[in-house]
Order: sequence, then C-alpha cells, then structure tokens
Amino acid sequence: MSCSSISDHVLSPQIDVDSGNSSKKIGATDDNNNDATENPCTPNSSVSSSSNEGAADEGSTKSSKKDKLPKGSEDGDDDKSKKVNKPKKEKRQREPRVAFLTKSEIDHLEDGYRWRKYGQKAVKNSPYPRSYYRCTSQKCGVKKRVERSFQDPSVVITTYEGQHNHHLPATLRGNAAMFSPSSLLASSAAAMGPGFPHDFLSQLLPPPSTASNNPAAAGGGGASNNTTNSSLFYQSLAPPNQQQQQQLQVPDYGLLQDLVSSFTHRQAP
DNA sequence: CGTTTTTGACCCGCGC
DNA sequence: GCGCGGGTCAAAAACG
Repeated sequence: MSCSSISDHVLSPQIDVDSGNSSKKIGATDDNNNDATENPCTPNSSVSSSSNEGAADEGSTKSSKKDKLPKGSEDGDDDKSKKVNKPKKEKRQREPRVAFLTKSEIDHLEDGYRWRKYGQKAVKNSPYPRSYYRCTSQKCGVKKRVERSFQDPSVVITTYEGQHNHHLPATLRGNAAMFSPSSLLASSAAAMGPGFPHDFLSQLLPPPSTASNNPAAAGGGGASNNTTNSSLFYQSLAPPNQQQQQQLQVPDYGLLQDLVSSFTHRQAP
C-alpha cells in the first residue's frame, strides 16, 4: 500500500472458461498474494490470460446468437416470439477472450470505447456481481465482462470478448479525464495522449508459445475441447523482466491489435 | 428527448 | 432426464 500512488495495476491472469470447476479458482490468483505479497510497489504486475478457442471470425458475433432485428427479415417467425431463441443450429462459437486483473476501486475501467451495460448476474462463489457490457457501436459486437475478485475486492477482473471493428469513438464521455484520476497509468496515458488502455495493451500479451508451454493449465480441467491449442493461458507471476518482454510483443489476437492500431492511429492523426 | 442503467425472466449448455 | 449456472434480452426507470 504504500505505493498506492497508482491505483491500479493489472495483476494476474484469470481464467475464463471455466465451466465450473476451475472457476473456483479465480481467486486463485489470489495468490496473488504472493505477489502482492509483496510487491506492492511493483510497477505493474500484470498478466493477462487469454483464451481463444475458436478463433471466431468477426462476423460470428452478430450471427452467432440471435439477431433479433425487428426489422424483419423474417417476419414470419412468429412462433418464438418469446425471447431469446437461437435459430441457428450452430452452437455459438467462442471468440477469443482476454482477461485482465486490474487493481482498481472502480468496476468499470475506461478503455477508450463506449460500453453499454446489458446485464448483471451474481457470481456463484463471489459476493460481488458480474456485469456484462457491450460496445455501443452497432457494428462492433465486442463484449466485456467485469467482475470483482471475491478474494481481493480491490481486484477487478475484466474479460474482453471479440474485437472492435471500429476505431475509438471520437467523442468519449470524458474518459480521458477518468484516466488520470485513478484509473490507469496516468503516466502512460499522459504520454500517449488522451487516454487509452495502454495499460491494458501492455498487459495483454499472450504469446502463443507460452500457451503451448502450459499444459498444466489446460489439463487442469478444461480439457474438453482444447485439442490443438489450449484455450487459455495461465501465466503466473513471472519475473518482471519476462513480463516486460511479453508486453512488447503483439499477439495475434485481434483485440489487441485492434486496440493497438486504434491507439496508434490516434497518436498520429 | 435520447441514452444508459436496472432488474426480472428466459434460454442454453453442461454435469450429475 | 433433471437441475444448476451462466449469459442475454427486453421493458421500465433514471439520468443528462
């Protein structure tokens, strides 16, 4: 705590997939303790876990579930007027997901995009609810899940799903301002400009190689479908040095790239 | 007035 | 086959 100067840092990786079993471990990370243990002052201990199972295409988002456009494409379907129904037989593919653990007091961290909350559910093993957000852009089906670690209330777990098809909104509600207060690295933000998840980007980096290296994680439980590549990365707190290197690399994840791209563009208009 | 948040209900997938 | 948990939608309310 002494170092509280920074309100938040990203800490450890999370798992998303879980079906249940693993989920309990969320906090596992908690162990963070370890980290924290003591390193409160660490500049950033961050790790990101990402899972990409299906490599879904961008389009999947919209088509995946239901697009209920009232418009009518199919006016005929009356039947199921009820509500959510999934016309498609295809089971929904999962898009690449990236989870971040951020130490912050605020649940909803500004990342430069505008999000609309569309749901909230209580988490089974946690007293804190999980919030579901969707990018407000119609063309963008990116979703975000935000929940607080039950073991470390100060840690917020943010999971991004999908990738943005558009650049950051020109006019944000003032996220720039929000950054400085207590959201992300002020220094970074300032340097970069208006504000963006530079922090996130930095953290996110899931080198494929790592994944392959970590059978343990995959084997843990989810073995359900990861044949070729493990669906999630689980990086434990690695030495700072390593993390830094990873941060520099840009993975194939569209999300990241997208973010980076956007970010970059913003810098030089 | 437009947009976002809140809340309840519904559906789906998975595990037992 | 049933039950549980997770995820999403939609209507209403709140807010700027």
